[in-house]
Amino acid sequence: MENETISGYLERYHLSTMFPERVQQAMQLETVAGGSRLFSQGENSNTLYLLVEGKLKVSRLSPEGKRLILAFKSPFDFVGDIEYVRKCPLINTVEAVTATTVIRIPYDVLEIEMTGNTEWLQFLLETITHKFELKSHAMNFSLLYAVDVRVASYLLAMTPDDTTLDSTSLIDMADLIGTSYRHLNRVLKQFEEHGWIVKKRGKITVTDRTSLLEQMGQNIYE
Amino acid sequence: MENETISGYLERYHLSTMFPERVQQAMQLETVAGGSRLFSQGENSNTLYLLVEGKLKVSRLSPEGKRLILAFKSPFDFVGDIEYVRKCPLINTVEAVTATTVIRIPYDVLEIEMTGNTEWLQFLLETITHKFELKSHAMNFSLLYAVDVRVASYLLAMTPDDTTLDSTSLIDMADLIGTSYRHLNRVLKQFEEHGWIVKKRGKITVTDRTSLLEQMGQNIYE
DNA sequence: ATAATAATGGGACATATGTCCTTTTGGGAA
DNA sequence: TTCCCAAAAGGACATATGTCCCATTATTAT
Repeated sequence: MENETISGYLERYHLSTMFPERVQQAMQLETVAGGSRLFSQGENSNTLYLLVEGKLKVSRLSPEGKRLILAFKSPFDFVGDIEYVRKCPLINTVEAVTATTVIRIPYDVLEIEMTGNTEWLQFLLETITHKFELKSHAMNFSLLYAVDVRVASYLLAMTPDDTTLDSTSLIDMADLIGTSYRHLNRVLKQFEEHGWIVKKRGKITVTDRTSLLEQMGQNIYE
Repeated sequence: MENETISGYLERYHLSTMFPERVQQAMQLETVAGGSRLFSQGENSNTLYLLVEGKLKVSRLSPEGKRLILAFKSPFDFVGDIEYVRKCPLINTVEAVTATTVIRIPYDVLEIEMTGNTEWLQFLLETITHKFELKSHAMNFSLLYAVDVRVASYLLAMTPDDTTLDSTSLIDMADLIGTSYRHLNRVLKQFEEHGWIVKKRGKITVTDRTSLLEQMGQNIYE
């Protein structure tokens, strides 16, 4: 995965043809370590980010200081697109969970080179529409189902191949699901008593996907 | 308000220049009575709706049969835009709350005439981005604040000029806020005991906006 | 006016969830 | 090994919210 080039990534995601040479020239590859922050809510944004390696955590602090985790992002997701369209300050805080590589695309180049590009506008439209649907789904899910269902959904979504949850801290997990750490623990303990998972010092292993799935139904966190 | 023409409405919302003659020809004005349904979730969609008079209620039934009210729409809002972009079946059910007039714009005309129109794409992009932000805000608000805050917010949002809430049924209100009818009643009763509102047979009058606002802070329902 | 009926309001109770704080555990320092 | 500390788990209690069902009030038909 190391030392790939911008054009390599663009190629991989079938984006090379959409961005003209001059735009590609302006792109910058940036790699950051896990834990480092890309930007914070309230700052002004001048860059669109395309995540190409690693994992990002999007969060937001409420006026009262309570943290909500809004999403985890995986490669090929865009960040800063809403702000690009609305020309507004950054809404959320984004930090790298693992070592992460992004392609930075300055707004001003996009503005100059891409504003009249229907293919690009169409692409952006689809991207943002998709985000909207994800958000809708997440919201419906939160309003509709209690914490246990959401926890199960999260576990299933986060362990697509592997059965052991990678190092998401339980606190982050609680903040994503929208509950307290205490309550998350309670629910996880129940799951363990049912024999659906094994928990050991914060690492969770899903041992009975089928039961989890049957009990819980759908799934949100992409 | 009666007997306005399509071009009259387009004029009013500064949309006449964006839509070429041929597209405007294909538009249809439709007026429906309060309570009637425009379409239901799961159906196929072939029309974009521009709401120009009245009020629409957007709702969704969960697989378990629980109803969520997702939004109330007021003039100049679009409905069916997400489905247009994603070319997918209708996600939600939309019905008129009051007598309502919409402009129907068939997808196929848009497809043929507008796909390459950057102004239109830009416009759609902004519309949907705005929807995304509204949804985000609503979701954060739901996750962050308890029912009483949401109720206060709703009351404030729904009585911008008038102090008496128009005839939203309390059941709809509960479904929009995402709580049970019973609990909504409880909260409203508290508000009444505080002297912030007066409730009489389902009609609510806000008597102390300031206190409501102070107690509750922000606001979502547009 | 009176009775029947539907809409509204509320009591009682169970459960889900949050907050605060204590206990337990595992791992490293001495 | 033993002790100490931070991370993790859990106990106790308060509150928020949901469910079920009954009481109350308005509305309509007779």
